[in-house]
Amino acid sequence: MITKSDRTKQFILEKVAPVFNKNGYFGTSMSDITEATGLTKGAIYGNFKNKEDLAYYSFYFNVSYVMEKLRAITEIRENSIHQLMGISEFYKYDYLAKLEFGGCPILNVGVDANHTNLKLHKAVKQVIKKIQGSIFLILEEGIKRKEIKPEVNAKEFSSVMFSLIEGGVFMSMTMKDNSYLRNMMNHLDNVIQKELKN
Amino acid sequence: MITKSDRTKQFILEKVAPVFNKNGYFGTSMSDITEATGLTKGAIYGNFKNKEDLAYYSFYFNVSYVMEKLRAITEIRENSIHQLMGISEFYKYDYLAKLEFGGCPILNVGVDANHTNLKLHKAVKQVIKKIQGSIFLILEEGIKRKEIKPEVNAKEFSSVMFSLIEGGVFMSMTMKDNSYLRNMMNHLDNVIQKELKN
DNA sequence: AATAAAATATACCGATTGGTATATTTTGTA
DNA sequence: TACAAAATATACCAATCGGTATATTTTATT
Repeated sequence: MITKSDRTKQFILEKVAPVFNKNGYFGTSMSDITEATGLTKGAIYGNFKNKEDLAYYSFYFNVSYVMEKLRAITEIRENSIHQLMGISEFYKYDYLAKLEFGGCPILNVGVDANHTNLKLHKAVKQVIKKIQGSIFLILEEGIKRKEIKPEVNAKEFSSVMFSLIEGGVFMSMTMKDNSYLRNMMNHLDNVIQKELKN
Repeated sequence: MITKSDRTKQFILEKVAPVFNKNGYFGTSMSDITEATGLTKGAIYGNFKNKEDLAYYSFYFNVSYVMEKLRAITEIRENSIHQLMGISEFYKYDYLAKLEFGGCPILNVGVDANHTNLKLHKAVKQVIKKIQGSIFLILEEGIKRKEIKPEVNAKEFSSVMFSLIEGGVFMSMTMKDNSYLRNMMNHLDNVIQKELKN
């Protein structure tokens, strides 16, 4: 059964997650949080253990959008090349529109939490492993199905592909210029066609 | 003439710049700063206007190392391909050893200051423009000297090359795994050889 | 409608924040 | 070595920090 508390928790995350994504952990204060939600500390601390807990769930709230999109993209297509191109397409078109939301939570929390918050840093690492793992599986399946050249190093390519995405996102976010991410995804498309495709 | 104040300013930056680089602007407190330097607030505020000012100069202190290295690399070589490969080499070997220092200040401040500190954010953008501009010039010169294919889009390639670097740095920093940046620089080398070289 | 439980608001806590006025020490110069 | 100036230390400020105990309100059940 869905309780009032469940709905409030969700409401708080909706309001607070973008704030954490933009301002980071230390850059977000409890007053920012009460302000963003219109609720008081009593309500916040009634639903979340503490600030760290709230930041933790905010990160997963933020990241869930991308995870779901990627899952849908890879599910809908059967050809591995199309799956990879679909991911590129997502970042090239859909994702840029979402940047107002505060950018990539993986990038933001990855940098923000690196030397300051072990729990958040572990969470980011786990998410990266998961996404990179999905790309790796697409590649391995593609090789099996002869869609991808057999000599391709799937581990290495998944590493490069994810790094390409985050590099483009970082540059576009920082420079407030979509062309960086677009250029990177065009570059990725080119690599997929020339180096990967059988 | 070099005053006592100049030396103290430099000393403070040496001690404080890595702290800002690791913990970010809000993650670094004035007590962190007095602790890192062994000086008191009186000394700090006697040499820097405020915390923002200190963070600002810390960023340039951090970034100056990379800027100087890149300048030296491009100065020592005359062939454009060698210059680009030199940059890749620097990130592949020298830079990884420096990551204990807190990682790339451009990446860190780029993410950290994006929605929270306009002055720092502007500073990062300026530095990115400068470095990307240097790469752009290398490419244009290379095309002129027929070392690089004439159809190469210098603007686009400089954008991709810098994004590649930052993407690799981010992933290696976050995952505490040098192979990400190494893979990215190997990828860059490959692109230079296959797509760029005349 | 009465009531117990769950959820939220209020009022407060000690600690720490960035910053400053002033006292003290260190420095370079005569 | 006396002295002025520069540099640093001390002691303090109001404001805000994250967090909590308790009072009040809202919710769901009978």
